[in-house]
Amino acid sequence: MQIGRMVYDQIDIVNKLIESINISGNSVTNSRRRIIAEIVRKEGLFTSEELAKSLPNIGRATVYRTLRLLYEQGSVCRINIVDDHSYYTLSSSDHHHHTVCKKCNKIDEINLIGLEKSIKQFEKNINSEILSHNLEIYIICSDCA
Amino acid sequence: MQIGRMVYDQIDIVNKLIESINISGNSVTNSRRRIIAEIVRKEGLFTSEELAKSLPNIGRATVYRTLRLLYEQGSVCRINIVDDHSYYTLSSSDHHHHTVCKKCNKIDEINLIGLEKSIKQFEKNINSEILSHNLEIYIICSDCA
DNA sequence: TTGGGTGCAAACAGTTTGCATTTTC
DNA sequence: GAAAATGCAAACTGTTTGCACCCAA
Repeated sequence: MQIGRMVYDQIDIVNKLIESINISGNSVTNSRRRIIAEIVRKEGLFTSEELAKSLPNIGRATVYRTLRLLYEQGSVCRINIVDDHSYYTLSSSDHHHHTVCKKCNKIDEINLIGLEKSIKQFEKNINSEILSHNLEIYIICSDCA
Repeated sequence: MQIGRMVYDQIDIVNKLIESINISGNSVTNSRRRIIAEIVRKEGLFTSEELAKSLPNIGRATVYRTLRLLYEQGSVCRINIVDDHSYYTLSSSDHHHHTVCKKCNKIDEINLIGLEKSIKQFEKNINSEILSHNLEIYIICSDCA
């Protein structure tokens, strides 16, 4: 069931993000609404550039500023993959890790349950609070092998 | 026991890296020798910029080109940390993971033994060869807490 | 109505490229 | 002597900033 190109639960996410901007004391502007809608529509990893390109009527600076705002609020998270781009995803989506094919650069999302346990264990051993973590596994994918 | 500021086993590493340039069919030049010596002297993570700065008489381009050569040869590896810089280390140094303090950006090397096991297990489950992996844990370090 | 947000253009940082000169093999 | 590497400067890419105008609260 869709409204335009957006399904109901996507609209919920959009509303939640807009609400969080409001709560944090920032203005809910038209540009921000549109940027958020676009992020939700993407449904996965995206780069700042891709986002900016799919919103040609919004200034690049505004896209970058909004992305930073969402990042600082924790609405969006950054993933670092060794190919000179920062990727973003919605924080609301489940936490997961990534495989990156060194040949074709295809990125897949995976879930290493064992890791979460190791990290919890590690947190007990050090005297610092863990905020988040980031794991990429570099592979040659089955298509490229 | 040191020669200049360099100990014997560092000299071995330098020679090994120079040799690998030779073997791969590239020329062993003076600039490359000096860049390699500097990398070995650094003994840990460094950025391209730091490296270039500590070798002011060598052109930036040469530093970047040599770093890329070493990376492509596998002599050096890139570590991605979400702070807008690419970090490098010698591949010969033990594999380890990193904690990054979100406040002061201090980076520490750690070793999550459990993770290595999870990754090995994961490799069995997927149909792809794992080349390497990258883990950063974001924390608030004890100094900043 | 006023302070934050926008959009443009200019600035910036890190990196790469073109090219004449130098070095290695 | 030919091919590869260097160093400079210019180009390029992704991102940020300054500033006049605009709009949400």
